[in-house]
Amino acid sequence: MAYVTRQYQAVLQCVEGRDEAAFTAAELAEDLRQAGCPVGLATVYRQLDKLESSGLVHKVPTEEGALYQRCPHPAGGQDCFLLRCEHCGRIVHLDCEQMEALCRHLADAHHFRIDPRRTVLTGRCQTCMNQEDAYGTP
Amino acid sequence: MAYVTRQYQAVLQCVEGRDEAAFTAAELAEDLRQAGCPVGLATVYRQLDKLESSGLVHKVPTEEGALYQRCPHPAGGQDCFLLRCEHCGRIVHLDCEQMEALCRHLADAHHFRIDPRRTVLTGRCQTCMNQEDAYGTP
DNA sequence: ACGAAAATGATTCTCATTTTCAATTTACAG
DNA sequence: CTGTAAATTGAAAATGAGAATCATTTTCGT
Repeated sequence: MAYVTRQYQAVLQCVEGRDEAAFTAAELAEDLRQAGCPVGLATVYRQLDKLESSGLVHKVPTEEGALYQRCPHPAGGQDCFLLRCEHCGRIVHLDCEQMEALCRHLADAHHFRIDPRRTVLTGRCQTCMNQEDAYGTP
Repeated sequence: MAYVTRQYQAVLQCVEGRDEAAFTAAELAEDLRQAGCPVGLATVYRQLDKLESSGLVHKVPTEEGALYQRCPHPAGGQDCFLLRCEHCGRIVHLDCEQMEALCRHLADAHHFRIDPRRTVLTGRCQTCMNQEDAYGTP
């Protein structure tokens, strides 16, 4: 049975109080410390794992470690896809009928069921594309 | 200027001699050792990076470290998407007009250009879906 | 051959994440 | 209120993939 601990409440509140931006476990731990509710890093990782399981946050693995981000959908538990700009690191939610149609097609024609929780569409956002046009593609 | 080294040739040959299955850098190093062409692990990483840059192999980051896989397209350098079964680990190439249509849609309507080289669609293959039906979803 | 540039590889380092485990906290029954 | 069993915590240690170092070796145009 799950216990409701001070640390659980602190992490939940801190995540919900955030704007829609990605953060690392270490950053969240630092925020909690500054808010006067210090939570051990190991526990932060554990709580974030739980919040991910319940669909309240997304976990986005990157080369430099995992990023977490509050799921903007009301109740959580939604299956939504993420777009991640590999240049500026921004992560946005994708609500797109055509994406869902593709999933149905992959299931029907390719016998493959995509798991939105594990899939991150990575590329470039418009801002970064424009920057590259200006500076010459790096 | 790039030099053609014994190690480069060994890695290239070993990768090309493989069937279409994913492998780790350490596995490739072990294969090379057993084949009598030992190559240092650091060099295996470096060579695989080069082969990825040239489009000859795909690099698939996973929780337990990166997997590499020969790109089945003739000349390499193709932009293709990968489907990865998170249950059995199998990685297959996706050739799908609808996927390409989605990319165009994301570029046009969502101002986001997907990079196939960085995107792995993760989910379940049919074999594993059937297994789960039989055993009860784990 | 000669020498500059490139590559190698054993080793060391980094650093995010996990594990360990004793101490603490929670939930609940009596 | 206790007692207590199970869940949780966190500091410290372990892990492990991959990157960095750097002295040595190899490549290749001249």
